[in-house]
Amino acid sequence: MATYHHGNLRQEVLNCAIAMITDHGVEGLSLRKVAKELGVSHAAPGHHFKSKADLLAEIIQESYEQMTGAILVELDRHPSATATQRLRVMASTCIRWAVENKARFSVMMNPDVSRFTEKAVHDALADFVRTVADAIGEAKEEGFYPKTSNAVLLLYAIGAANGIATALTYDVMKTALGVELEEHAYEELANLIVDTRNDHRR
Amino acid sequence: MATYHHGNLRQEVLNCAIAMITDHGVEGLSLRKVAKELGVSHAAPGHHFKSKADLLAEIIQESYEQMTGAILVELDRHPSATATQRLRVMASTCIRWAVENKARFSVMMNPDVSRFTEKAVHDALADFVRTVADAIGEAKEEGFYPKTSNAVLLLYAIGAANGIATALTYDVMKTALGVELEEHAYEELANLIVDTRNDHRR
DNA sequence: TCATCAATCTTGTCATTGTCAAGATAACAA
DNA sequence: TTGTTATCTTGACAATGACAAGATTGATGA
Repeated sequence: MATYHHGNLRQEVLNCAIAMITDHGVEGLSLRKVAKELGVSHAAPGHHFKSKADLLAEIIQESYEQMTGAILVELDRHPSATATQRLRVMASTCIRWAVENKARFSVMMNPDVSRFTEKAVHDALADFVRTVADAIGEAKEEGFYPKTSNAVLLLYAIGAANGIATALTYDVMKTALGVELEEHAYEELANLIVDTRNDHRR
Repeated sequence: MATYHHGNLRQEVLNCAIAMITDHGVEGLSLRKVAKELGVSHAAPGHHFKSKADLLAEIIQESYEQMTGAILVELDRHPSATATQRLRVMASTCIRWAVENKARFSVMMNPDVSRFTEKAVHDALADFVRTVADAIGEAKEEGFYPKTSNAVLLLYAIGAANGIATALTYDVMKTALGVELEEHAYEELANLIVDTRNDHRR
C-alpha cells in the first residue's frame, strides 16, 4: 500500500481486466476482484469507469483501434499490392490479430457487451469498416465480383474473417473442428476468403 | 395459481429464457425473473437445471440440433445436387437459420457460456461439424480446392457462415455495416463462401 | 386402502456482485 | 495557508445464483 492515491489506477484496471478476461472470460471479470488484486478499495474502479459496461466499451474501442492499426501497418508493408491483394492482407492480419489477442477479441464479439455501447465504440468500429469498405470499392474497379453489391461483399469479407477468427479463439469450436494451425494457414484462409482466381492482372 | 406442481416447468423455463434473451440478451437472463414470470418460487428453476450455465448449455445443444436439422431438411430438397452445391445450401441455410433465431444463435456464439459446457453440447456441435465435414470430403473429390487441407476448408466454411450470421444478428455490427438484406442475399452470400467457379461439372 | 417414496416446489439463507452516497485524503493552485 | 479538485475509502443496498431443509403432490405397491 504505497500512497492513498494510486497514481495510475485507470490504466491498471484496464490491464488487470484484460488479464482476468484472458483467464476466466468476460463472465469471470469482476470489478471487485480487480480492485482487490490492485490493492484498492472495492469502489475505486467505479471512479474511473461509470459502470462495468463502460469499462468493457472502452476495451472494445481500444481493441478495434489496435486491430485497424495492425491492418494498416501490414498494408504499409505491401505498397504495390492491388486492392484485391490488400483485401487478403486485411483478412489474414485480422485473423492473426484475433488469435494473438483472444481476450480482446472475445469482448468485441460478445453480443451482450455491445448492447450498452457508446459512440466512441461506434466510431472505432466504423473506422475499421471503412478501411475494408474502401478496399472493396477499389477491388470492384479491378473486376472483383462485379455482379455483387458492395454492401454484400463488405458483409461477406468482414463476416468471414471475424467468423474464422471466432472459430479459432473459441475453445469449444476449435476442438470440435480439430484445428491445429501452422503459420502459413493465415494466408491460406485469406486466399479462401478472397479467392486467388480474382486477380488476373499481374 | 393452479397446482403446487407446475406440471411443465422445465419446458416453460426454457421457453421463457429464450424470450428473455430475445428481449434483453444473455446478460439480461435472470433465473429469478424467469421464476417470477412463471409464477413460481425463485428456486424452482434450480430443480430442473443444475445451474444457469446448465440451462444455457441445454439451449445451445437444442439449437445446434435445430440448426443441423434445418440444414438436413434443406438438403433433402436438393437430392441431385453436387457436394459443392450442397455446401452452398448448408451455408445459406445456416445463415438464414441464425437470422431467424437470433436469441439462440447469440447463445451459441457466446464465448463465455460454452466454457462450462457439457458433453451433450459437444456431441450436438460435433454432429453439425461432421455434417459439413462430410460434404467437404465429397466436394474435394469433385475437385474442390485440391491443394487445401480438409481441416482448413472446414474451418473456412463453418467460420465464414457463422461469422456472416454473427454480423447479421449483432446489432452494432449490422448498423456499422449498414446492411439491409433482401431475400436472395442468402444465396448470394453462399455463392461467395463457395465460389461458383468451383463447379465445372454440370 | 394406505404407507412409502420419489418428484416437485417453497422458504429461508448466504456470498458475490455492481452501484451509489457520503466522507476522507492527497495534490495543487492562488 | 487556504480553498478547490481529483482520487480513494467506507458503508450500504438491491439483485442474483446457489444451496439446504422442509412442504406438497402423485404414483407405486403391499
